[in-house]
Amino acid sequence: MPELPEVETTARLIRPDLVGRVVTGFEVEWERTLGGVTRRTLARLLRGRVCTAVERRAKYVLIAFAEPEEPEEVRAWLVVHLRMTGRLVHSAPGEAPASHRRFGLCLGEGRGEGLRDAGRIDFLDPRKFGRCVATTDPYDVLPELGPEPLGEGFTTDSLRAGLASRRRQLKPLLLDQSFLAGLGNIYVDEALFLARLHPLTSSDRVSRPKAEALFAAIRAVLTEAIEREGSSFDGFYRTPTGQPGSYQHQFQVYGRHGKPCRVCAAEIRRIVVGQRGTHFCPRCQRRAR
DNA sequence: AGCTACTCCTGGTAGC
DNA sequence: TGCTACCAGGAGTAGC
Repeated sequence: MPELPEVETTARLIRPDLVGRVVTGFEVEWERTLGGVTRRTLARLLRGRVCTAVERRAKYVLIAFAEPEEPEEVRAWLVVHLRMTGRLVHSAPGEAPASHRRFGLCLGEGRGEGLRDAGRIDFLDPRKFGRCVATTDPYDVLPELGPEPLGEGFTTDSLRAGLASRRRQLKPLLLDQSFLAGLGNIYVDEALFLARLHPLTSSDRVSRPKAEALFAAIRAVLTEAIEREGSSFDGFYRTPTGQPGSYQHQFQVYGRHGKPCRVCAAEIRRIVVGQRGTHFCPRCQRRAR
């Protein structure tokens, strides 16, 4: 599932196909992908404008658009959330859309008479949970988001304070995007294993050394996963170039229930916490009493 | 405040 | 082979 590393990889790899290109049109196969924005509004916000940046915030891809004459002033954004099965891919001019295309952004390069077809950015999404929302202000669209786990605003101390100020199970807390933005089911399980913390541990019972271990584990897991361009294991996530990521080969617990722990050989267990499959090693990750 | 359930969706798979 | 039933899962929302 696209989490921070997959979204970061997506943003990085589509950036060269978008920045400097002008929006020439749209193709919409699934209206709800637009998140309530009408085609008319979509056209008013994006058509004729040039993409100036492709960024990531939490699990969102933020695509900035400006007037060609004043590219320094961002006038509109396309806020993309891949949810479970969404992908952004670049298609060459005239290329037929891949299956499950829900939305296509038609692009051009150059100005006036010199405008040439630059293909499309296609949003593919078999399960239709993803959204591409056009807006003048991303803060109208984005929910309350916690700090970026790889940013400067996230520190050992801030994590420790955040854990101590709540009494929530670690698994749902770390999945809560308003607490920390970017982790999903896979990387939470992996980070908790690395920090040797049981997913049901109450956040206010995490010791100082354990909080430090968790901080380091979150950063290590995400950094390594970005380097490996994310995790591909179920046929859904691929990078914009169609390549699978390779972090799935590093999984210690996710999807490994019934198999031996790579550290202690105990059998990895799977439980359900807050409707989420949760994987852990019962020996390495003891629940704090 | 924090929990649980429900909703949105469809490809894949288990069971018959 | 072909059918049905069920499941995964990010996140918004509702109810307790």
